[in-house]
Order: sequence, then C-alpha cells, then structure tokens
Amino acid sequence: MRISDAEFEVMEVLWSSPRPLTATEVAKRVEGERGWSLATVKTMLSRLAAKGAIQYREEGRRYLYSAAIARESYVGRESRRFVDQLFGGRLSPLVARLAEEDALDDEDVAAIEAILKDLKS
Amino acid sequence: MRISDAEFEVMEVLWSSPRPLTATEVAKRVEGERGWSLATVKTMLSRLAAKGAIQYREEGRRYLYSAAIARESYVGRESRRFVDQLFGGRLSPLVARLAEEDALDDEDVAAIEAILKDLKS
DNA sequence: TCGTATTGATTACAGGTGTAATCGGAAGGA
DNA sequence: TCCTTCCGATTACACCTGTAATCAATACGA
Repeated sequence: MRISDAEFEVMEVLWSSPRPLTATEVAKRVEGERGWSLATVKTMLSRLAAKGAIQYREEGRRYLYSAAIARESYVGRESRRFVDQLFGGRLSPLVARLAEEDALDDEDVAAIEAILKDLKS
Repeated sequence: MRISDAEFEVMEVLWSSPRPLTATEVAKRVEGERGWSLATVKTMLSRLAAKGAIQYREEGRRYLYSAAIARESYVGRESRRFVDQLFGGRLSPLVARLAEEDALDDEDVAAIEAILKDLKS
C-alpha cells in the first residue's frame, strides 16, 4: 500500500496528534503548509481510509480519524524500497551521495556514528 | 522532473550501457526483470525523451537512445527529497530505522564508517 | 418550525502511470 | 515495382493523484 505525497502530509498530522481528529481539525493543521480546501482534505481522508492507512470512529455526525498504521513501519518499508531501488539495497552509497552534496552536518554525522557503534556491540 | 518506477528501469539500462541503444536493444535488456512488450518500452522511451531525461540521435530509420542526465545527479536529488520528506532532512533517523530492521550488514557498516571518517578530515 | 450550516459521500476533471495496440511511412527483399 | 516488415508516432484505456465542487442528510439556531 503506497501513500502519495499529498496523502502523506495528512498522515503526518494524524501521526503527530495524540488523539483522533475530525476532518476540520486535520484541515486546520495542514493548512499551514499547503493551501488546501476542506474538500481536498476530506478527499484525502476518504482515500486513506479506503487504503486502510487510517481508521475512524463515528462521533455523532462526524468521524474521528486516526492512523491505522504506525509511522515507523510505513517509513521503514519505504526506506527499504528506496535503498533497494536506487542503491541496490546498500545504504553506504546513499551516505556517500549525501556527503558529496554537503547534506550532512556534524551533528548528523555524530548521530550516525553513535548508531553504528551501538550496532556492533 | 520526476521519473516513474517503470521509467527508472529503462534509465538503468541506458545508464549501464557504454553506448547508445536502439529501442529493441533496450527492450531486450529490460526483459529479464519485467515482462514488457516492445511497445511498452517504446512508450517509456518517448515519455523519457519528452521529459528530457534521455536524448537520441537518428541512425538511419532508427533512434539511438542515451541518458541525458547523470545517474548521480538524479539519484542525489531524489535522495535529498526522500530524507527531507520522511526524516526532516536528517540522515541519522534513516540509518537508525534500517539498523533496527537488520538491513545493514557488516560490510555496509564499515563502508559508511569509512565515508564519515573521510568526511571529517 | 424553518432555514442555514456542517458533514461525509459522490462526482469532476486534468495530468501522470502502466501497459499496450495500431497507424503511416520507409527500407529491403522478391 | 510490390509486398512485407520494422520503426517511431499516435491513440487507447484503466487506475492513481491533486484539487476541488456538489449533494443529501442532519443538527442547530432563530
């Protein structure tokens, strides 16, 4: 199950909310980024529900939406797909590419080294 | 300029060939993976040419296709887009995610460490 | 009670994608 | 010269995406 770019922004809102949200609430929180109308957000919610990425509970006449899949698992799947497609499953060429583009700051480099050191224990 | 998944496979064939290829040659080399018909490959080539991702030179009645963009630059752009969207521009969370999924073998880890060490000099 | 606002559902519509079939013209063999 | 074949170009068509508008039903305020 793939989630499109626009749908992903809606997922981010739901993932970052500690409680289920109505369509109107989701729209308010996405508004900052995109100039979406409420109708557009409702379309996204319908499509995500149809895909099984979110679920809802009826509260009176409204729905309260929440994510049905964990961000970690979705992001994990997509990450793997990405490194498989572009780098033959190896992460190092990706690191090399981003390093060459100066997309890594010292803090990020230190964090990566810490993760790897931890891995080897 | 985005390249779709199917188009990307055609690009890989052109990127990996030392010389320009005809549509039929491309089709033969993609065949292993997908069960595409020659017509499908021709569609991909037309679309990629329209996007400016490949170019061609006429050789008699045929075209000889070659990539018009470097793999490194395209892959670099997509990588950045990917880490921006899923990890807020930091690479370390991606490393953490893949590490948790055991998607990193020793060789890959060593390669990454070498790249980072090199970076700091 | 009656209109208005609100909500999910349905419909819209252009552009991209996957996967071809068909067409028109040219090259090449009979 | 004529027929077949091979090429790129054009057309096809269903599904996905981005971005809504509209509809039918309901709740709520006057």
